[in-house]
Amino acid sequence: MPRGNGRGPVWWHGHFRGCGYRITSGREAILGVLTGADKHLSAEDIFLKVHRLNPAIGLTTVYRTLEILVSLGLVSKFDFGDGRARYELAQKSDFSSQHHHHLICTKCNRVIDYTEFVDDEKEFLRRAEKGLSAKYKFDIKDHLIQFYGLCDKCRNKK
Amino acid sequence: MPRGNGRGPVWWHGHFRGCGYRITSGREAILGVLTGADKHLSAEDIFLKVHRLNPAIGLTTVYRTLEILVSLGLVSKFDFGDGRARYELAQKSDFSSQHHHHLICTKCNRVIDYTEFVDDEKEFLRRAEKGLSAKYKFDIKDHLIQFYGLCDKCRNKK
DNA sequence: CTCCTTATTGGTAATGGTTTCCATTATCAA
DNA sequence: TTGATAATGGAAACCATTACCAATAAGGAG
Ligand SMILES: [Mn+2]
Ligand SMILES: [Mn+2]
Ligand SMILES: [Zn+2]
Ligand SMILES: [Zn+2]
Repeated sequence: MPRGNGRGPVWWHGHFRGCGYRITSGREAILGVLTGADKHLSAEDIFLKVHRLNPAIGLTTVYRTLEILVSLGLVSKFDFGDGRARYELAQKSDFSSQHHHHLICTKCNRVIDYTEFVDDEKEFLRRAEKGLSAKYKFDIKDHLIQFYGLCDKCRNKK
Repeated sequence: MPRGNGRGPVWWHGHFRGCGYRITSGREAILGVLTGADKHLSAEDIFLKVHRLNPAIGLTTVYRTLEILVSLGLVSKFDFGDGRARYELAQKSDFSSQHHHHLICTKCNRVIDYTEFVDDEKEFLRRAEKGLSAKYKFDIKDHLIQFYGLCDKCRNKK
């Protein structure tokens, strides 16, 4: 399976064309930024990074591309409560990342990824999804789990 | 313990005064609407309902009061992804409601409360919170669990 | 009850992230 | 190479939420 890890052909081109989307330099750049990013970028973050590589790309295109990427399941969109959406490459498109959730500091807005307890979580989710699907005839596609509290820095301040 | 279930003295007055907040007719009305509401009201929903009882109360006051109520833990604020915040009386202030989470239909935005699997959840959360607190020195205060998918009506439409 | 401090108020303007609009450009199948 | 049309960027619009401010009202002191 093609990875597109910087060199090599690009893993998402097929995925994109298969849905009737065209490959453009803007989309290349935006996906490149997301691939190279380590953490939770806002649309503006992405725009600024992309702008350094190609100043011709506009903020509108960033929003539009992100919308497509999210709809394809290649990118995940989060709300951490600071008024702007955050994006990160989804597990599906990032073979180096694992399924994870977030710890959110309600004081400084720091976000910590964690991958622990995936087994506990899997078991819990399996049971919950099965039961809820049956009881509410609800077809569960995805889930969101977040913990809120104080990070180590903030808990030690008055 | 005073309930304030329509008649009787009002359960939240002490809670309010204790924090230096004054009791006003606007705040009474807003809490009344929240108490009487069955589901997930937006600020504007609340404003419209309050406006019917007392047209003098402004939208700004609704927002300000909700902010206080959320900070006191009497009201919970949610983001269901439709661009506006939703509010509901918290378990803490609503003795008839149980701890629950939400199923969100990504097609029609319907939101379903569920209280099932609280035991499974409690066990999962207990373990996760304990482990995460230890590993990340993160003091967990709250959690958010939501499931996304298609409700029974939407799953049966092409 | 009356006074006085000051928290609270409502209306309006401002904010800011996200969308919409539309004329122009670029992609890519034929 | 060419043509249909998807994609683009910049500006304007959108819209939930906040900031601002002069006017009001809650409630403790006397
Ligand atoms: Mn993450
Ligand atoms: Mn609910
Ligand atoms: Zn913090
Ligand atoms: Zn639905």
